[in-house]
Amino acid sequence: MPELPEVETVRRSLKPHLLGRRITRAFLRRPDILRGDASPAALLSRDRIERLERHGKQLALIGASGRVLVVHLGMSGQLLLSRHPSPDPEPSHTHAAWSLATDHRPPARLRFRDPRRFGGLTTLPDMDALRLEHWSSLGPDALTVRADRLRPNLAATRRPIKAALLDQSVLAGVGNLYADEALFHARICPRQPAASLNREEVSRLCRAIRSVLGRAIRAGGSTLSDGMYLDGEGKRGSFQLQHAAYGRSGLPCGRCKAVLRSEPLAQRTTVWCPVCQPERVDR
DNA sequence: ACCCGCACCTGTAAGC
DNA sequence: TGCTTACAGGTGCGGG
Repeated sequence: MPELPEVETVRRSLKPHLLGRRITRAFLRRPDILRGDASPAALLSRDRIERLERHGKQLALIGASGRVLVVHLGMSGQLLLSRHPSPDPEPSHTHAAWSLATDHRPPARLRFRDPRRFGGLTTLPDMDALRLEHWSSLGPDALTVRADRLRPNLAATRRPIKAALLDQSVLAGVGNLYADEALFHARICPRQPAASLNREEVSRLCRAIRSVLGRAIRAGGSTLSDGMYLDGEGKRGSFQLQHAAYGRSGLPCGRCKAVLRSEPLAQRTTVWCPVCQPERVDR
C-alpha cells in the first residue's frame, strides 16, 4: 500500500521521465476523482512539468505556469508511464491520463489508475495554495522528522501511539504497515498512550521512523502479495522481505523468538512483539 | 475539543 | 465448482 516510501519511490522513478517535459493533453475519464478546477489548464494540459514534490503520502506535479496537480494514491493508486500508442488495451480503472510531448524520452503517456478509488487528484492554482491550504493540515514529513517536532504533537493526544502515528496531522507519511515496523524497531508498545512517551522514547521512535522509511525507499517500497503497488515504471518493491512485524502475526520475533501478537487497534490490524515491546505501566 | 467508529471501494482469498 | 463472506486500509465525517 502506498505510504511514504512507495510515494517517494514513485516520485524518483517518474522524475527523469517528467522533469522539463511538456504535457500535450490531459484526459479525465472519471471527474469524480478530482477536486478543484477541472479545466485542461488546471490538469496541466500544455504546461511543462518543472518540479515533483512530496509531503507525506502526497505527490505534487508543479507546472511552469505555477499550477499544481496533487496526486494522492490512497490504497490502490498507481501513476504509470507507458508508450503511446501502445499495443495493449488501456488498463482497467484508468481514471486520468496525460500525453507527453515527444522528445528523446520514449514513454509518452502517464496514467493514473486506482481500482479502489480511495485516492484522487486535486488541482490548485499555485504553490501558495499548496503550502498554505492543502498541506498546512499535515504534520512534519516522516522521512526527516525530528523529536523536537514530533514531541509536542504526541504530547497533545491521549490516544495510543499507534493511532497517533496514523494521524496525518500528527506525522505525515506513515500508514499501518510502517507504523508497526517503526514501533517494533523503537521497541515501543503500540498501545502506550502517545502523551506518556518520555524524551528518550520519542527520540528512539524518530530514529526508527527515519531509518525504516529510508531502508524501505532503498528497497523500492513494499509490494505485498496483492501486487497492487508498483513504481512509475511498473517495477515492484522488495521491502516486504525485510518486514519485522507487519504481516508476521503468529511468527517468531526476529530478535527474541517470542510469538508476535496481533490485535485490532484504531480499527487497524496491529502486530507487535509482547516481549520486545512490553506495555509500560503509566504513573 | 477530542476522538471513536463507520462508510467508502474493489480485488483476493478463504470457507461452505 | 461456484457462490458467499471476510478482509485489506487512507481518509473524511457524523455524532458522542
